[in-house]
Amino acid sequence: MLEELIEHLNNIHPLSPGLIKDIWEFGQIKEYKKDDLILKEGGVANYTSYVLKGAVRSYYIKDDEEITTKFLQEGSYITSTYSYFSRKPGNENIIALEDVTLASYHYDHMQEMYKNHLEFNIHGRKFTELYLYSAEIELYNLRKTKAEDRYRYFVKHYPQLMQRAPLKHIATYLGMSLETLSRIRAQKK
Amino acid sequence: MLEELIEHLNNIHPLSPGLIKDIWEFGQIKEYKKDDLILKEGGVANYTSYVLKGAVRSYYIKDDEEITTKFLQEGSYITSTYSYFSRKPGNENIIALEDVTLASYHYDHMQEMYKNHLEFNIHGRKFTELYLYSAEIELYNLRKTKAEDRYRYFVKHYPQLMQRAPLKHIATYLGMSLETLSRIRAQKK
DNA sequence: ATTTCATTTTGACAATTGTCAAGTGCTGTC
DNA sequence: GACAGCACTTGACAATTGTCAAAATGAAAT
Repeated sequence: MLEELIEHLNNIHPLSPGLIKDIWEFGQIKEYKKDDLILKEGGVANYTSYVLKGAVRSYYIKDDEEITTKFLQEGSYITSTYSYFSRKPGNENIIALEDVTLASYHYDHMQEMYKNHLEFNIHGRKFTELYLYSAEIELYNLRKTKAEDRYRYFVKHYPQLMQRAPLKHIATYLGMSLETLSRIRAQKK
Repeated sequence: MLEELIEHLNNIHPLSPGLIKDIWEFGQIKEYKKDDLILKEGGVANYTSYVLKGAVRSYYIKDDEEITTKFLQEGSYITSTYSYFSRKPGNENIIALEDVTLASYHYDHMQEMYKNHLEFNIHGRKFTELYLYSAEIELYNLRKTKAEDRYRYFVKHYPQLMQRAPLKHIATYLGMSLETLSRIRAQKK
């Protein structure tokens, strides 16, 4: 099951045998059904997970409405970034968009691996760098003031998600109302 | 000059003598006057810099208008995140908001330090983690649809910047027009 | 002090988007 | 098949924000 994750990490930087052993040892395979809650707001997030199969969505609640902050698919790492790294309670929820299989690692085990295998910090650094500049690209796009521009970008870059996620979640992700999104779609045909 | 940076890194994780030596060796102190361009769009960003004194602003050009993406002050690391990490040309410019003193490190020297001092990857990882979750907080705020909410957050968390940066740049940073920002300010009194 | 230039404010109006409400269409269940 | 429930669309109107133009304020230079 974990071969894929190991392969992925190995592409970033070669893994030593001891580190591979720990990755096997500490990894927990978890399965969730569509709409299962993977992470609930209010506490400190203790796990990061690599998505082996399926897709997830993270969101927070504002005025009784779910505001979607992220969609993540196979090959991504998921957690409540703020809570996990800052070790403070967060307000993000993560839910399964479809049936999902994860490889999960506890924060303490991650720290142990960072400590016992210094090289693992190279992996940690590199994929954090990748997520950092991806977040900046997201910021870049959210700053586009026109709803239609944000929608175009989304369709172009995440066409699969138009199929996998319901419109209402895409709308809050793009910072617009469901109706606006529906109208933009209508006029594009 | 670099004592402050070394102190800062040392607080993240203790530095070995060899690493301290490299930080001294590779660091270039650069000074810029207000409005000097520190990084120009179009090429690959080769430097990350630690801000020793002053404040900077990064922006890109869209339809002949400068859209501000970041304000950074003393104690921050600056670069065109996307370009620097992806090694591709970026469209971000960085300009001095006031007279600025930087400690700059070339990408190649950074890689050398990451390679020769594995522990340095701990620093790299940790401050990238910090910038990552800060970016997520920014995303969280930009998704607030009301201009006034975004303004309130800005005033509350970066009150100094209200003094240091002209309104027009704060407006594009917050994804609204200069006039809207001016009116929100007016009605708050 | 006066000029010049950039910054900020204000006004009038138009464009964009949100809100509320009703309607259509689809899917799954009994 | 009939029904319930959800996703999506559409319409009418209101609220928010943008745009353009002009005025007011402030700061730097001669």
